[in-house]
Amino acid sequence: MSKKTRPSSILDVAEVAGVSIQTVSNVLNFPERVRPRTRDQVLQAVKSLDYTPNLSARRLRSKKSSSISVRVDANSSPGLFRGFIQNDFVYELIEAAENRHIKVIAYTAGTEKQEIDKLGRIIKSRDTDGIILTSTHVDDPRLDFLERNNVPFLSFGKPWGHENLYSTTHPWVDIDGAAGIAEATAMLWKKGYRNIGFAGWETNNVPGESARSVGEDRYLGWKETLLKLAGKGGRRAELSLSALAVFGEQSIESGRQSARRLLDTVPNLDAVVCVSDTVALGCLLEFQRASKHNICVTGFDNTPISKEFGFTSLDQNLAEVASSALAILMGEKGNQIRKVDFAAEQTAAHVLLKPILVVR
Amino acid sequence: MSKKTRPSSILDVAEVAGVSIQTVSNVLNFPERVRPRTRDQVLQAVKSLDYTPNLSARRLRSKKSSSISVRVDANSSPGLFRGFIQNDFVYELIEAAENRHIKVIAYTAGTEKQEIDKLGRIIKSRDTDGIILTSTHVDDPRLDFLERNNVPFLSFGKPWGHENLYSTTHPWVDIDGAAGIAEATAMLWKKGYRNIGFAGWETNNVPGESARSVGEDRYLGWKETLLKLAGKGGRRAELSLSALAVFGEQSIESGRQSARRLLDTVPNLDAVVCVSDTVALGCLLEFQRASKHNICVTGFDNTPISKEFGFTSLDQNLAEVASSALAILMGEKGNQIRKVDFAAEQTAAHVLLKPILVVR
DNA sequence: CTGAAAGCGCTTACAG
DNA sequence: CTGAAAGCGCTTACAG
Repeated sequence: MSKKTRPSSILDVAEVAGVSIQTVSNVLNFPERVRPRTRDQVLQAVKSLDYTPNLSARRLRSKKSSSISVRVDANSSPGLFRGFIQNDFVYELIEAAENRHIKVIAYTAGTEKQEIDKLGRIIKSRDTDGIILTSTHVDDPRLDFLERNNVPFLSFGKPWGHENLYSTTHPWVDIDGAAGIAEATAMLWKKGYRNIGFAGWETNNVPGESARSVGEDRYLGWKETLLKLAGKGGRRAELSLSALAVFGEQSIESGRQSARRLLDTVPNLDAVVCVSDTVALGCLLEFQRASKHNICVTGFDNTPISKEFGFTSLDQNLAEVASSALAILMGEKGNQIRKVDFAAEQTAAHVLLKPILVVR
Repeated sequence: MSKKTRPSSILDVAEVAGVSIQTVSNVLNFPERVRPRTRDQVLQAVKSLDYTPNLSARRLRSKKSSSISVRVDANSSPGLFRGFIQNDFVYELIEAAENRHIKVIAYTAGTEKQEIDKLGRIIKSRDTDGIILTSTHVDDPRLDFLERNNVPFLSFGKPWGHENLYSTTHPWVDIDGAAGIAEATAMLWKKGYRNIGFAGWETNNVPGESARSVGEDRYLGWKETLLKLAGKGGRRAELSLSALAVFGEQSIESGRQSARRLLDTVPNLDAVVCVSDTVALGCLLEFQRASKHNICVTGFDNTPISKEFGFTSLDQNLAEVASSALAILMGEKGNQIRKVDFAAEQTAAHVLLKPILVVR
């Protein structure tokens, strides 16, 4: 009777299988160490008792939490459809983690300082083997903090502001926004559009330098592509391009304003590449209002909004981002999270994935 | 040197404070048991060593995981803005949990059967003290499963199909959709609107019975309110009302269709109460296209979409849903998750919260 | 290939 | 109010 209420332990399995608990442990963790016949006996006992190891005990003894931590933000954070993308990323991260028998612990933090405090506590309580950072930026103090604490981590987002993205000493995975926007732009060009505007986000763009933010990266994707397609480059081409690009915020209303400015200044506007689905929706609605139904609009993120309104967008392919992140943190075939050895794995630890152009 | 790499343990704290490890443990878990002077010594040692207890050890010994589990779905799941709401709920749940020193573990599951399998493993691995279920429905097998496994759980969502919501033997928290929609409808009436339509979701509504789904619940909120305001009820009033309600799916396009049907059949239509922001957006866009700018539209969920497009909506108040859920699972002031004792807490374990009408 | 012993870092139950 | 002992359920390190 009392036996029924207690979940079975490794001792019960050992007894039923007629082996020691150590052999049971080996069957579960290093099956190749155990003779097939013994292994089968143990596995049968595991099955008949419906045994699942107590994870706290395993963690305590092995000093591995088999968990990764990721921050979740409120929807009110900047970016109209941020909730979507974050939700998808968290979903894909859990899927990828579960495939590798890793748990995902979600935490919140209002400010960067709060996040660092919280990360410190999570690390010291031995409750995580690795951290996934998102929304990293130039001189992000979290990178330094985690580096100092010698904890494995990875950022979803390339290290903005670095000369050589591939020289950083922390691993990252990102979507190549410039390449995605370039592909969208080239697709429009190929379809015959010739006056392709860009509706982006206001950034602290320093002309000639490498991108320092997501918004700038995407803008450069459009600009470089048009320079290449429309002319030989040079000062004149740059000048005429600058009239085709407008910048604002991440909101539908700002997208509407950008659309109006483009309508005002570009006589034969026939397409607009947008930095996001939000901005794209603003443009689309404004063009509809102005009865300019022939102007083609593309977005970014492939949110349900782009599906519903039927405009082309770029899918971040977050499933692949998530599985790449874990492949870096755990090794291609590894089963535990460890610091990346940059001497040996420099290239593999920095992954730039191409977004998928979804034409509609 | 080797000391620097190892995080401090309860032994280190005991040594610095000049007490036993047991007293350190008491200071952290039952401070009132310890003499203030001793307590201060210990707390100072904790601070100077920057000590945080090893959670795996604590969990193993105390047989409490201090964690709750919640399922996260992909955005592609039905419901255009579902990702938003889920993301917000998860965010608020983490916030509420962290306030009570509880961790949130997120898991995924494709089907209900998979979810039950996964829950079984989570429970047996002693990795959760409680489960938060969402999207429960009539005869949900997960409820039975968790009941049988004797694990504390709570559903966000009332037990659809039960005669008496408050008689179920499992705790739940929900938003009172009917009351919210009723408030929106009454607000419109008070403002002078008299031909208030309803755009809802197709449901298996059985006339006269209590609501069996979210969509039906919301529909009834509109219907009851108009019956009360517009007349004495009775067969004639019901009939005239039925022409004012149209049903479809959870998509913008379906919302557009609903709007067209209402325009066709209701001559003086001046407002439409919608079952969701998604449907409301469809209606709004369709009315704009038809230049019926004077028809007032309301939504549900207060997503960023309703903010951006400036229509009235009902906020689910997920922060309160989350903190109520934990108050039920842990007791108003408790610090651990336990099964609710229904003999003692019947009322408190079933909480119906009113959504907040956000007028725009 | 298998097992007896040790121990991960805490909290519990109890004695004083 | 405080401490010495036991033990949570595993994995590790090692002996045979």
